[in-house]
Amino acid sequence: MPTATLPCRSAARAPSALAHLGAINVPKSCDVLAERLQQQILGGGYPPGSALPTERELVASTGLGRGSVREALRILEVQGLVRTRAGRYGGSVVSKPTDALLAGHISLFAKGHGVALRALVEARQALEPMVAFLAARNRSADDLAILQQISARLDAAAVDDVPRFLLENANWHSALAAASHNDLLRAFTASISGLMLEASGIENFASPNVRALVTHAHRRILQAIEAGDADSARLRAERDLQAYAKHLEAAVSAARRKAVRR
Amino acid sequence: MPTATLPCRSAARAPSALAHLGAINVPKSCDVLAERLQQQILGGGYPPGSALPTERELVASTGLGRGSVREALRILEVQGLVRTRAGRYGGSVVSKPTDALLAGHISLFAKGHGVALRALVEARQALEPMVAFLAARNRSADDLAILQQISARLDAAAVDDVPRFLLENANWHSALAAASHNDLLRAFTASISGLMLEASGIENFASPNVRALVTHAHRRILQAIEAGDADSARLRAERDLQAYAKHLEAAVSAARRKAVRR
DNA sequence: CCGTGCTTTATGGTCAGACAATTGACATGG
DNA sequence: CCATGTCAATTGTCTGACCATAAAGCACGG
Repeated sequence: MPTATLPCRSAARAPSALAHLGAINVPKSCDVLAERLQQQILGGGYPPGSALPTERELVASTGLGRGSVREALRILEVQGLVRTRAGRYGGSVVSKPTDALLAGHISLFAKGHGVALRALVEARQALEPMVAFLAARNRSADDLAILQQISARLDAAAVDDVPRFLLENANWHSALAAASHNDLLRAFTASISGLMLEASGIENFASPNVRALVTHAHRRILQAIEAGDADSARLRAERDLQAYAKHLEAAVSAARRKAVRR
Repeated sequence: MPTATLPCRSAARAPSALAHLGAINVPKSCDVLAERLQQQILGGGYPPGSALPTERELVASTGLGRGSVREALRILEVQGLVRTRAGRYGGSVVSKPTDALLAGHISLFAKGHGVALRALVEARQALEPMVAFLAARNRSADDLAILQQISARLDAAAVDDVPRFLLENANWHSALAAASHNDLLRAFTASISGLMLEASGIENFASPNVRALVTHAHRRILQAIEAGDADSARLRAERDLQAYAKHLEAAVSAARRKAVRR
């Protein structure tokens, strides 16, 4: 049977018009199910808080095995679209991805790519001026109160409690971003704050000088935000971050000289 | 039996020193395995490109069932840490999260939270000036060539091919971010470009005026980057985006008036 | 000598069934 | 009224089996 097909095949292999089919992709069943559920969720078919069908209902309605259904639900869980609970009246409930979840994915990306501390600072330099600007314009009274509380704790810890200082510093940046009332900027900023908090534990970059610089800078920005002076808040964030970046670069190069001398 | 325990129990229920145990969390087996594998990967135990043990090896070494092992691997896959292939000599290979994957998670976050177009523009306003600054400083010859190519295609499409224009516009922003040589800013920018591309398909915001504005702005920024003038690139990006934001706000309020009149 | 197609085989992909663990509602009893 | 036990539905987990896939190796024929 296959003897006569040889010339036909070699002809078909020529780079003819039909050659550009691209790499054909065979999706897994759980991926298909996950994508369809995702579309239904995003399309409003399952608003946040509503319950998805149970696993066995999905098994019945899709014809797939329970393992595949579970893997699909697990995908949605990692994407932050559902939360699953065991027990009677349990099941999968639609939810919105949290800041922490997105921060986790951003953190994995950064760690996987070996993003340098310098790149984090650059990202903060990009985000924070706009965040400060928006915070001054959009802050609520609650936002301001929280920011003032954190600022007070930051000042108190700046004297001698370095770990506490670093933690409150991260909180300060996150609270500022929350006051901007821009969900995307808030999530980005929170991720970067978390990454820098982790990094500062290793790099040990928090001399008394830097701590004084930071508390002073934050106080100045907070004042502008209290006054509702958006342009001033933006400018101050810009300048303070530039100063901070310079300090950091100096500290890094100093550490490098020290390492070379060894 | 339980009769005598009543006073004892009520005493134990008082808010005493042992009351603060917090909500106890029973992790699922696949979550535990996923986390441990994640730590090994990030810790360097499995460098990118290396192969994880096969599913059945993991079953043998962990004592878990194959379903749990598969769910753990699926988690890692959604996180972008492994890629899995079927067939002999297949299995799970460690990889780095791609820009597209992170963009997908950011997109889910944005859609889930109903992030407004205005918020996207604000995020771009935050990122792009710094991106342009860094691109002018760090661009390679290849980066510049790609940017010039896209710019040419953008100009060509600006006349009458609106979909092509929008696509090349998104490409332009992504290429600019790539030239900055900051992985985080690149991924953020690519996500936002993708989201705005999607949004512009719906909002239909690309009048001939705006297209001319955009091409002109991009040309000016590109010139600064060619010259290696970082400060100028930053300033131009800042001003152009402000103009763009104003145009957009005008268009949005016009559309709102139109909707009210109906 | 090549190359072409078949076989081999280790691997992921999928399903079915069973049981354990969990958890909220409900009934029961003091 | 409150504590307690019971129940039922649901997720969590394991086992075992079989299918689909894909790369290596081999046999055959040019």
